[in-house]
Amino acid sequence: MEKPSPRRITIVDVARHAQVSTTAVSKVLRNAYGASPGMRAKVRQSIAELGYRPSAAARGLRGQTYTIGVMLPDLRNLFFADILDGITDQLGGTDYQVLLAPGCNGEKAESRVIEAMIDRSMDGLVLIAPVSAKSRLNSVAREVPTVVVGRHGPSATYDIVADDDVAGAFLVVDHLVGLGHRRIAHIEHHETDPVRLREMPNAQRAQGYRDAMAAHGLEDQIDIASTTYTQEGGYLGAKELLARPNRPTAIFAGADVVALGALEASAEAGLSVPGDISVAGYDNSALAAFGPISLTSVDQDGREMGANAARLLVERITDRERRTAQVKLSPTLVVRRTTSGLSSSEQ
Amino acid sequence: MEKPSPRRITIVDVARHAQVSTTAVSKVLRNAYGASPGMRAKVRQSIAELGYRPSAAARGLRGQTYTIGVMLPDLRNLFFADILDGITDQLGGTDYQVLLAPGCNGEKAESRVIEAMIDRSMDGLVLIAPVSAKSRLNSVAREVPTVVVGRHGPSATYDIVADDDVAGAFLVVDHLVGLGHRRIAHIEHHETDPVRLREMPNAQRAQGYRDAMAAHGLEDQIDIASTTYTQEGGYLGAKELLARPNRPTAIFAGADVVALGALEASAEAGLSVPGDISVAGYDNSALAAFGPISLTSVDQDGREMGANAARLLVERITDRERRTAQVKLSPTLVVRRTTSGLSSSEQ
DNA sequence: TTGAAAGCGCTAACAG
DNA sequence: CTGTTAGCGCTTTCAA
Repeated sequence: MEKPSPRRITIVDVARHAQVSTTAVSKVLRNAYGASPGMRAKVRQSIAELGYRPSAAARGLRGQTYTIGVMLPDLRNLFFADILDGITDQLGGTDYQVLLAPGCNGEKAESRVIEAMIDRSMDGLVLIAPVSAKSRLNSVAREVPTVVVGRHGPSATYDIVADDDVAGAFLVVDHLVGLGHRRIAHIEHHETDPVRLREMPNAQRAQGYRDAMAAHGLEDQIDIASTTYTQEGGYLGAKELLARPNRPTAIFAGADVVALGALEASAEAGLSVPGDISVAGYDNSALAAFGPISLTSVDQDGREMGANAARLLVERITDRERRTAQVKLSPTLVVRRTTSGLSSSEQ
Repeated sequence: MEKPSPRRITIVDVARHAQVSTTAVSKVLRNAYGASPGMRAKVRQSIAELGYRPSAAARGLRGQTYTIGVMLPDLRNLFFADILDGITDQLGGTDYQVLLAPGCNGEKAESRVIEAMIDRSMDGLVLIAPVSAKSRLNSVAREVPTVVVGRHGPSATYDIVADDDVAGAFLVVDHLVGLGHRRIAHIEHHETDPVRLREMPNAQRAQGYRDAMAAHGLEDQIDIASTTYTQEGGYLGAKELLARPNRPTAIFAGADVVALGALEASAEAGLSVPGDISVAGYDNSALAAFGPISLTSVDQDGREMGANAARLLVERITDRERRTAQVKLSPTLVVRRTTSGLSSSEQ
């Protein structure tokens, strides 16, 4: 049985061991200016020998904590895992450690979580699809470097990385029209707040859907079920759409989980996919790619979004005065087996 | 445009505003003994008026950070989301904040992440299905209160919450035997390390499978494909099993993702599920419940596991001398549409 | 280039 | 019950 280490190694231990000042050790730790190569080597040697690791809590009191906080609204949405991979990849070589704040549904929980991250002196924040009021986001960003992912802007205080959701919606509608569909319906996440209506991805997708339909001269075919971005929302939305007198031949769901619900509702209604009805999703999550489901979906390249977010965040931590950037990524369409042309009886 | 707050409110500001000492404020903050009701009220009032929030970094230097770190190996495994829900639920009323350390595959990444959490002075750690050497886990637990979830023990330094994987395997085998199956195969996650062979859930499930088969007098039917707990592992494992001369009529996959791979392989082989072959998984993840898949699976009640882990952790933070506990939860079987009796041609 | 010394915001002894 | 004081481990002036 090993003896429990009675006390952690501190910078003082290292300084004594290397026979230098704690200042010197601190400089080496931060790769700061003002330490000779010889001293650097000595200090590094001692650090390795003693197995010293700096205390982030103590560092945070004066300088940085080398911690990046990521808030994500829903652990069950696999798309967010891609974003996270992008972030951790990008931060791989650096001293930054990523910590996640889990499951914050609603503005209140979101605020609590953001505060918790600020209280823990995190050096920077990545907020994924936040729902908070814009003024709130701005005041957060004024306090700590922040990048917002998946919510459109612009903002003068935080950087933004988002998918071009309007373009994504066009991809789907174009694809379906190309297959001969005209009665193309959409399931959206219900939204009333005017700012969110402009900034949230779900609203942009719905707008893109409307614009795309209009661009094809199909404004009279526009048909929207307004529910939520959940599997149940998709189920209920599709049920509603399928019950209408002029039943759609294709459904564009605003998210993959929504599409799954729509698939369930279709099966329940005795409709075969894609023979009787085509279904497309958004996010190209692992679920969409899964063989037996094989859902046509819009790919957002979450990895790339995450990598961009991390890059921007580190830049802003380095230079808080830099002007904010808005990165908009182009989505692509991944056609799989849930969309096809109309069977003759439907035409 | 609001003015950016030039400096954060500190305990000193609160003390001055309430006309008391910082000690008093600190006591109120921690609900510590030695403050009159009148003083408590005054301080609370000032805290609210000034919008004061304590700095976790500073607190950590002397006392607690009120932060619980959760390490989970794979964000894409939805079962872990349930565990997390259980943890956050249990910690809901307390001052503790949960932070996650993401995606650590392999012993090295795991060590790095654990160190990062310790360096950030977290008050306690929940390690979910860690793969590190036992000595490593013990030395971590000696440094900071730790609960290990999903890996069997026992240990004298950390608490354990685990599912009774042997019982779970029995549930599956009993169910399949009850349906008339005899040639029941298993897909396991390959494991060689002797300690892990005893402690990891995957190994326990494989052992449970063997024991259950023997209990039914079917030891000569034992048939195991040794791959990994991934969808691809399931696909390859099932392919291997289905290619054998004496093809199984049922496959017990060690995890839901593995079962999905097995479903793909079965479809590819032209076998209908459950007509030609039954498939059962483990974890009862959201995927299993999803209508079109509807996988028979063992339910571990991740929420309950998480809640137990959080409870034990807080207990241990409060009393580090308490003897360690091992909580073993009984799984249940959720029968869905991927398992059924043999068709007459197979009997 | 180097190091002494003064905090960062909080908690915990200890005195009153 | 209340306040004074000495740090926690690190960074950062500022002199040498």
